[in-house]
Amino acid sequence: MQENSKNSRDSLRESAEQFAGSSNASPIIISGIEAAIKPKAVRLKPVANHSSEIAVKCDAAIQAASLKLYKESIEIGKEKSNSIILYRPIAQVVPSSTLLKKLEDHEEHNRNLIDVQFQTQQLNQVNCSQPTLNPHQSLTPWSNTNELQCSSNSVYESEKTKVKSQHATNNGDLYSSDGYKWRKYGQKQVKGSKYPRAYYRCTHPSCPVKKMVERSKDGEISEIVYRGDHNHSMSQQIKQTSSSRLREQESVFDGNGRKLMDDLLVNDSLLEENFF
DNA sequence: AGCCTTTGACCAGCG
DNA sequence: TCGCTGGTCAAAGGC
Repeated sequence: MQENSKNSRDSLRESAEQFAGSSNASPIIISGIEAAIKPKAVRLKPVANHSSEIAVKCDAAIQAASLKLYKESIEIGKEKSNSIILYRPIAQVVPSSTLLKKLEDHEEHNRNLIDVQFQTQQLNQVNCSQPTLNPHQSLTPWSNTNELQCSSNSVYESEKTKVKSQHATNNGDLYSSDGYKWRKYGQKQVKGSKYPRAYYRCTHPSCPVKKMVERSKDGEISEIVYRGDHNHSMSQQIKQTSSSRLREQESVFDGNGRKLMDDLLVNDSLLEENFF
């Protein structure tokens, strides 16, 4: 079990290093806060509203910055940082506002370089950071992160998932936002974490999925980590509950579970597309 | 009776 | 080898 987790981490790390190593992007250092993003999220497309040349230039800068940040995520734990980086190299989500600010700062710096290469008039017409503000474009990992956090507090990875939500309202108990039923099997105060971490496993027989939830004193979830994939549907799980609890669970499920699950499914596809 | 949470103990990995 | 740490187990008690 723990070995599986370790293997997952190792494989992710290998993939990340391979990806980073294959990149020809020159390192770009963003002053101040450093953040980390999964590499696949930096697959960027040219922006329709901009000239293709400008768009490519901007995307290349974003991609290079993303790669730089992701490489640094690999080094997490080896170096000290005063940023809000999550101290795990699996999936790291940084508040979109921070990232947007970073991007703007970076673009400000980059704009000076572009000035040398492009006509000043062109630069006055193009704001490189603008694409990240368009909610309909999945141009950057930051925009995706923003979407994910807005739509749901749960984000899946195939092997292991990490969610960082600063103001989650759904709890991690019996029927959480994902609609599955969980049983708590442990709790521990983890070093480096403000709040105790609770360990849950899916109550469905033979379902290997577990999740870890860190919750603040006021009950708000500060972090959720999913591990594994459900080998059953939610409906199957509902059917398996006892009749006495079924009524209670169905009421919860009918109330918010469906909506939240729909959001989750959207997030699943988003992550598969952008992170892996 | 069945299922849940709580919580201290235990185990394995790692430096 | 040893201590630290994260993850899990399992007994006890509650609903």
